[in-house]
Amino acid sequence: MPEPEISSPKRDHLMATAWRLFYRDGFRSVGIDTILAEAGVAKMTLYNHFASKEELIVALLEKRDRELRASVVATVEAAGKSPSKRLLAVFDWLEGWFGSADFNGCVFIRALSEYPDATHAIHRTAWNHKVAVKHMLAQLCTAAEAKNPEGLAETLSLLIDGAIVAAHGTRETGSARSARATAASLLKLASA
Amino acid sequence: MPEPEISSPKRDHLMATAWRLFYRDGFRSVGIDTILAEAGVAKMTLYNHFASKEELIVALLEKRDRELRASVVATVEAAGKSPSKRLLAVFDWLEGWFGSADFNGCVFIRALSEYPDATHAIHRTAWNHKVAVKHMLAQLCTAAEAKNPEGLAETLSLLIDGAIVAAHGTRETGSARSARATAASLLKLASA
DNA sequence: AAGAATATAGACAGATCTGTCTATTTTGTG
DNA sequence: CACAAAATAGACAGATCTGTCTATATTCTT
Repeated sequence: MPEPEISSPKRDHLMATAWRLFYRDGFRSVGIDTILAEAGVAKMTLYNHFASKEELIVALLEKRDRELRASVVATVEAAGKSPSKRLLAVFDWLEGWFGSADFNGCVFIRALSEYPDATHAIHRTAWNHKVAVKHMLAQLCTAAEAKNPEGLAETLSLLIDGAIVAAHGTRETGSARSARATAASLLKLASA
Repeated sequence: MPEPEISSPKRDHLMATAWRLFYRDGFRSVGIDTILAEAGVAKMTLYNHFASKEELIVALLEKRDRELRASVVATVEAAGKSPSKRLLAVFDWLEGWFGSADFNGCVFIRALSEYPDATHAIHRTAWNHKVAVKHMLAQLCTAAEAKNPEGLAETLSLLIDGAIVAAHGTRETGSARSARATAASLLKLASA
């Protein structure tokens, strides 16, 4: 399903511009015309690549999902072999993200919020990402030999999403450190 | 500041209708005209009570903030005298909320998401609620004689917001129980 | 019952929205 | 060079958006 769609320069540029505006201002707030003007692309070019605004958004979420998880994986790999360090590296990644200049919350949480209906394609796509992240955490928890890896992964997911919401509200990175400290305690508890 | 505004039947009815539609479909998704039609109220009545759609939304968030916190307080009071039971009662309240028929995520997280700009009045109002809840948690943590009540309250806030996001994604109440179990562990740890 | 405050319907402005269509031009390929 | 594919500008439809205005009707208070 995450078949990387056929790529073209125009399509990529369009997606990059759309991403930037949507992430800054919100999906419903940004109109197609604004994206086209900003990207310097004709309307029919967009509608030749995407059937609708909704499909464009879904494509953007799927792309962001792939890139975000790849970025986390890279940080985990760079953290060395210690399973607990690898697990906690996820929270360091979070802290770096929160501190980045254009951080503006989690686009998936925001998509869940803007399209609150559970049956909506955008809502479902956004939630798929959260499930995928939780799966990744479960693997790290298993590697760290936690007693109940699935349960710990669930809890870590809660901490992460809570930290993201807090960072969006405060524009500070502190929530990542709080979450990390709690994660460390829980990991210790689950290994004992 | 949360001076309960002058109440009138029309105003209350308008707010009730607006709340229902906004909460179901989203702030940007629901137009003024839709609310007016549903409420059976004239447009000028709305604009006599509220300067703009934005002011209406802010008023709704402030009202919801008062009511939500009062509801949590009532649950805490009903939980008896044991400080730890009182603290954990917050998570029982959450579980009940997640299981309610019209649960559709947290309107404050959704407001943060729909108005991602930190300087926006709606964004700020929504975040104020999260700060107030955290303050409430800190009091409960202090009463429970936790070592670092502010720190524990921060962590519990993360768990709660994470659990809300998860409940919005899954439509299940399980995240409340996960959060509660983790909270119980952390409280024990912080009392030892 | 008289007067003041409130609510009404509905037109209106002016902007914006997504998506379609056409006719032309540019681009890339054999 | 010639042909096909892709992108262009821009008009267009039809709906929707917030907010204003007016002129009439209802409700509340005294």
